Amino acid sequence: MVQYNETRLDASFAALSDATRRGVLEQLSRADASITDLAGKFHMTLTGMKKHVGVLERAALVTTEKAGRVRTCRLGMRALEEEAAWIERHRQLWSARFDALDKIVEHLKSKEKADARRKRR
Amino acid sequence: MVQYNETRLDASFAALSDATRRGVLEQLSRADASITDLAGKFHMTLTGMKKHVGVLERAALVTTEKAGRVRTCRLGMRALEEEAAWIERHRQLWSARFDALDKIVEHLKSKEKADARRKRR
DNA sequence: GTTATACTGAACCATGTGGTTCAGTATATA
DNA sequence: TATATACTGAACCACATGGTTCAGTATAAC
Repeated sequence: MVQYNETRLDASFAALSDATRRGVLEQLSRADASITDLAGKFHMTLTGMKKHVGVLERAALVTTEKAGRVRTCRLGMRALEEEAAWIERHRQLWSARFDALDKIVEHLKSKEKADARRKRR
Repeated sequence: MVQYNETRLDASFAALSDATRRGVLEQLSRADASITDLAGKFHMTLTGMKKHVGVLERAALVTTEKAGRVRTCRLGMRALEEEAAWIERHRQLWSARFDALDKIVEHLKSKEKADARRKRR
């Protein structure tokens, strides 16, 4: 049985629910960046960007390290795996359900046809 | 180029960031349910559950229909597809990045060995 | 027609979010 | 040593969230 860390899922889906943060992840997938870099790219104050990075960090999607006065942000290892697993599992439940529905519809249709045939006789 | 509906992603990741709501989706993947059913199963007032269902509905993860006095909730069609696509794409960017890193490390390692060999001579 | 059921909406509460400004501290650079 | 850079933290703002209670309305059951 698959077991999820519910609080981590909470944190990471919440982190992904903001377009700026998704942009930051995209950016970091190209290259590491400082807070200043990111703040510039997303037209935001340093403080504002620091908060976003904090959210991503708490969700373990990003790690940071400070060297001298600059804090470098990079993607977290193993990121998005649990999230992808959750979504994939539920996509499967989803489609199983819709397949079942299809079968019922199919069944009703064929019964309908049979009834029509019976009536014609 | 893949194009995402950013505001829908916002809404659906936010909807997924709550364990109760993820539970509701799981429940609905087994069978349709009324607000009362769900409220009972998650030990919550009707009003509270109504709000959660509202969030899921606004994210188009769930649809509802009222017949008489009971509102039946069911999974939305096409749900989670865009979300899965976003996550998968970024998992790929992620691993591409880590692969690149691996190559660099590999390169450094082989250079180290070469240096060591040169020194020994 | 009365009563029970199922939902709905408004209002409230504490806490979190996305952003800001302002006033720092720490580290480079000239 | 003086100055510029890079970040940090506190405090504030308006608004959203996750929950409640209370007072309704609409529909079903007796």
